[in-house]
Amino acid sequence: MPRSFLVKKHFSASKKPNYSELESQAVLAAPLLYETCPLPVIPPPEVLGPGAYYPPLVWDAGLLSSLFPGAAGSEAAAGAAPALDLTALSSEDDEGKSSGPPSPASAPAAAERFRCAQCAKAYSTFAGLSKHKQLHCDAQARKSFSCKYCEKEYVSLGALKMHIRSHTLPCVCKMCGKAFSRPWLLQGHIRTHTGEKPFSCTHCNRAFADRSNLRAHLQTHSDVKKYQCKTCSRTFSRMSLLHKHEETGCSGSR
DNA sequence: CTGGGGAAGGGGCCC
DNA sequence: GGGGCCCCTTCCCCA
Repeated sequence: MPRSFLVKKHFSASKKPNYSELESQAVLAAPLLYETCPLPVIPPPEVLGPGAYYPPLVWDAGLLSSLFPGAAGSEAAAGAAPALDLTALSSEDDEGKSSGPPSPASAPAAAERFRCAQCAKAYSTFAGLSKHKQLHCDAQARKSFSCKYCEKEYVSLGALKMHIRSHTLPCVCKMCGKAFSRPWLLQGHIRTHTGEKPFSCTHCNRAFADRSNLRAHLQTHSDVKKYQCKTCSRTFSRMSLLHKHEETGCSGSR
């Protein structure tokens, strides 16, 4: 993935990278500018994929604990559940938690007692709902948290939120309008405006705005280059240079 | 063409 | 769980 995939705008025409076409135009749907870098934005439901707002409906620990604080562990919930006495569960909120374990003790409107929270389809028996979920909705839900902007899927909502930021780019430079996914990326960018270079080389006193760039620079002082071609044994200070060397066709001699 | 600097993105770790 | 930070990596540009 081109790194520029996450960057919305290039205001410097002279240095506009020749990036490949974006895979998705969805980025354009992101808000253009924020006055400041706000706190992490939790995207609206239309931004997050269905999985984000409808996490797996299997009887996992998270769902269980949210519904039944006393019950721990998805194993118990999955079916065996010896510790989970379903008959003891309250039925007061059966409508809202219809995907939860059944409450056999209660007897509300029979035909719609068991409703799938994914597709809202109702079943008169828990077995019917279970079968439905197993065949249809659980299969989708297990995909976990998917991004609506791209194909990516994540196992946790936190990871997805982090990823979504690379689409929404909430951190915007006030000076040039360039947008970034994370505050520290913006910080680094701002240094390009201010000229601040807090990282200096102990060998030559040359200063850098980015620590990684200093690290790369330090390689130039090193007699032993870190990256070596397996074919010709030629060494390079950077992996990218080695890659370039290999891609252009190592002659095998040096 | 090569090497180096600049800029930026993502994952992972720690608090 | 979220934010900050570090590290690694990649890409572009220029001398």
